[in-house]
Amino acid sequence: MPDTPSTAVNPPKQPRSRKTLERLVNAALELLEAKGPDGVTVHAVVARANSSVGSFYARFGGKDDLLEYLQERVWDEALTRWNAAVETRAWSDMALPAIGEGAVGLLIDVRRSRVGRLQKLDRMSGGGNAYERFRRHLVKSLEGLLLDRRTEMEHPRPELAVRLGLSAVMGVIDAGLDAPSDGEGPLDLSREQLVEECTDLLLGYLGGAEGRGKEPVEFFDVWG
Amino acid sequence: MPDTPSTAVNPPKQPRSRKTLERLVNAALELLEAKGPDGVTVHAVVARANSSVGSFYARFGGKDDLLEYLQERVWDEALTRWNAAVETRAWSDMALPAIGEGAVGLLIDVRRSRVGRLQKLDRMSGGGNAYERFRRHLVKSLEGLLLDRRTEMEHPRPELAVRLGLSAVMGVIDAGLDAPSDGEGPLDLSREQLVEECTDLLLGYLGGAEGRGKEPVEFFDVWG
DNA sequence: TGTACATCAGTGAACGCGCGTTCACTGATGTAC
DNA sequence: TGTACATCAGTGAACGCGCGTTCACTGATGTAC
Repeated sequence: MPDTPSTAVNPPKQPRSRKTLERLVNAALELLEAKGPDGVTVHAVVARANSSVGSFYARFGGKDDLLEYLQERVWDEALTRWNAAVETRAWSDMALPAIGEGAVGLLIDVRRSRVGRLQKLDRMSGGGNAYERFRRHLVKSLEGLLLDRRTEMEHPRPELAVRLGLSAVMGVIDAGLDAPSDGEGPLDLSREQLVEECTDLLLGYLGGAEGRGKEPVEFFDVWG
Repeated sequence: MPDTPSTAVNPPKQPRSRKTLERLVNAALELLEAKGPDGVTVHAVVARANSSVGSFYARFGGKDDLLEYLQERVWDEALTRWNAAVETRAWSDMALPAIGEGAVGLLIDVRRSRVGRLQKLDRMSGGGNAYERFRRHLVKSLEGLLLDRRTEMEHPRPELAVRLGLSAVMGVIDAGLDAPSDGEGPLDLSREQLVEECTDLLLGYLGGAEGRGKEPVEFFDVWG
């Protein structure tokens, strides 16, 4: 999928090396998933990709370049899917409560599917902050949608409230998904329950819950 | 301060080696702070402590034991201070809004002072989860206090609401402190503003904000 | 008080292992004439 | 079509560095008589 040129990779000039590059990248991501950041060594990557160290260094100037390239790939993919998911829905037709519920649903889904990989990638390269940047992007793209309905909010500072409210929702989602069934009380919520609680929380804080309907909203699953 | 025996350390038997151990531990924590997890090598630690590798291995069976010992120390200290801070206040005299505000204040302060170190320690030892465990301890100890006022809550499931509400507050605190002045809008809040917004959020969700007074609460600063 | 001995504490050179990286070499693909 | 050549792609042994760890040794402290 990536025709994106990257400074991190020496571009392949034959289909053969193109495939090798693909195998290397996939192997690295699989190792990251299976063994964590420390499991991604050059030797392990080339072994899993049925390649060789020489081939690796024909593509990448060094391990750092691989990391940079992975960051780009994962980041671009997450961003593309997020934007697609956001644009799928007709926000301008919605009132504040529906927008709130939609935003919460998107955050839950993206958290479930994309965030772990970014976090691990960050941990691999020391100064990585892609996870934090991605979170901020999420907030920013939802901010605009919510603020279009600022007149429906009672909070005196809608900009502040939207940002803090979305951060709050993320905190709930993290807690609700990190500890699914930990023997401590009723924390394993269904997606629907989680959506409902988060939406109540958000709208209650923004101050615009009065007109909240009860029909659940359907989602396209764009997260593979 | 620690008379706590630990399986991780070979107990010193003379004051001299006792001091050496202390220097080693402090050096390790300083390096963690200054250079991050990767900066904490055995050689770097003993150099900074004006000690030697031999002395190190006289105390610890290996680097893992140092990590384990650090975890214990940091964890115990954080826990002690947290418990002291919680017990300082007369919760049983407070109504729900005051308890909520107090809880929020405690979370902000502990986050400011103690959480970073735990996070870095986790990152150092691969499977570390002290940070998450600590967060859960915080929630649990505040849960009880808030649930003593469950009759003042309107939320139909107080146990669930308290837990999610506290997680939400933590999300806000994380966001509010991680990106203090990032050129994007009014996110650099004073402690007082942050307390107020978080308290509003929490009480609004629990459903018990009606009786909320306006006198700010004073804190003992037990966080050094 | 002095001497002998045992244990505790400290030192730093040296070792081995895993990792990232290099390099001399072989094979595949494409182009010129 | 065949041959010569250049470039791309791939291989894996070998190297060097940093790290955790070991070990033979010296010095300090405490105890017995």
